[in-house]
Amino acid sequence: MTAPERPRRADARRNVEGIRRAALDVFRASGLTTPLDEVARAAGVSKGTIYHRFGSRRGLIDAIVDELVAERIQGIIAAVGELADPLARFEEYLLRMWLLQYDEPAVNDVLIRALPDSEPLLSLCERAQRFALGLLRDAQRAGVVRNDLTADDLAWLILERGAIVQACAQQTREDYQRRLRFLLDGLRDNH
Amino acid sequence: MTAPERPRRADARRNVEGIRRAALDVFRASGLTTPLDEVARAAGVSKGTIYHRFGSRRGLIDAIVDELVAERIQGIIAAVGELADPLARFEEYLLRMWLLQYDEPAVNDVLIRALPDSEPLLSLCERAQRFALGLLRDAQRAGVVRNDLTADDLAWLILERGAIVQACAQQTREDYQRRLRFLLDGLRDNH
DNA sequence: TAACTTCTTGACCATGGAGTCAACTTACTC
DNA sequence: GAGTAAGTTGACTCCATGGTCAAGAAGTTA
Repeated sequence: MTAPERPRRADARRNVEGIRRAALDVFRASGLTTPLDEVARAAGVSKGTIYHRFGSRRGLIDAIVDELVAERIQGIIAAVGELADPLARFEEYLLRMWLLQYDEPAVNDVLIRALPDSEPLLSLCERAQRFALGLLRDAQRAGVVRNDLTADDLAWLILERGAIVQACAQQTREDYQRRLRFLLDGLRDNH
Repeated sequence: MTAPERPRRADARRNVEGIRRAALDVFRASGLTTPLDEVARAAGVSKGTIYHRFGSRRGLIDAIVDELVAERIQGIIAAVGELADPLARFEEYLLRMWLLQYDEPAVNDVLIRALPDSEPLLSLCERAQRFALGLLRDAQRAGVVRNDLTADDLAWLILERGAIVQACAQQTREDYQRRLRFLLDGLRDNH
């Protein structure tokens, strides 16, 4: 029922794309709470343009969150899907998620609380959560992961890691990863 | 060489004490970053008085940090000192520190980074760290804690927990504690 | 190229917190 | 019960950030 719209002007199209790319860069580097002025500067436009095109900070984030996060998480799900051993699948999933959180701190802004109702992201999180639940169940059936670990625990373990990465950015990737091992070992079933 | 100072006026003494108490309450409840206006309101004075008496937010924090944190940590050291079994000592120390962090979120503001050069606190942290190092070494000698765990790791595990508590305040104490068990189990030596 | 519409700009407003200070109040001293 | 020094106040400045909008710039069309 909507009238056929005239295509956007060339400069508008150019700017939208430029803002998207700038936002990806800036948000990746400094998180989703970076002032929009910085995004504007990086894109070579004024702040007003961002608001005009995307409505709000939130609108901008919604517009790029997919490219920022979704692909990486889908990549993890795919990679883990290739593995056969239940324990390896379970541990590899967690490990890769945790490392993603280290490598792309913006992921944590997304996971922790910023976007309660971003539709595409929400469904992705649900998918990831279902996937994780499957991994957990298989690993527990195989007797390699402790039985008192719940799906909620799993979600928390990932959220927690986000908080850690944000607050303790100084640790090297090596140390970070080595310490993840402690936790993974604690999740195994070794009576 | 300083001239003998006249004692402070009664209202000043009263206010200093009132501000201290109010700051303890407010900071305990809402963390060290709470606006000073709230402390002022709780103390029944104006913000200016706080600045006049304590110089800055930092000065106020320095003035109460001991009562806010030091006693609790000393209590933990003392309590753990009573125990005999190396594993119990090691785990009880961590567990109590972690629970303290849950029960008193202000502790985390202190630990994480707020006060690089608060003298009494610094020495306390060193004392706690030395104490923890002893626990770790004993536990490792007894073969009950994994050998690749370092003193730095220990410090990090505590800092990390601070970040978690701040970011994920919604979890119940029960869940929080249950999840601590996962990590503790991962620190044991079970080849 | 002129008219028209879309788009962009940057100055502007609002919010909230840190910290300051001149004017006012109050406790102490004699 | 003055007089005076010490103490308190709250309105003020400053700064950072989110978000808005009237005026002007620029692409599009005929």
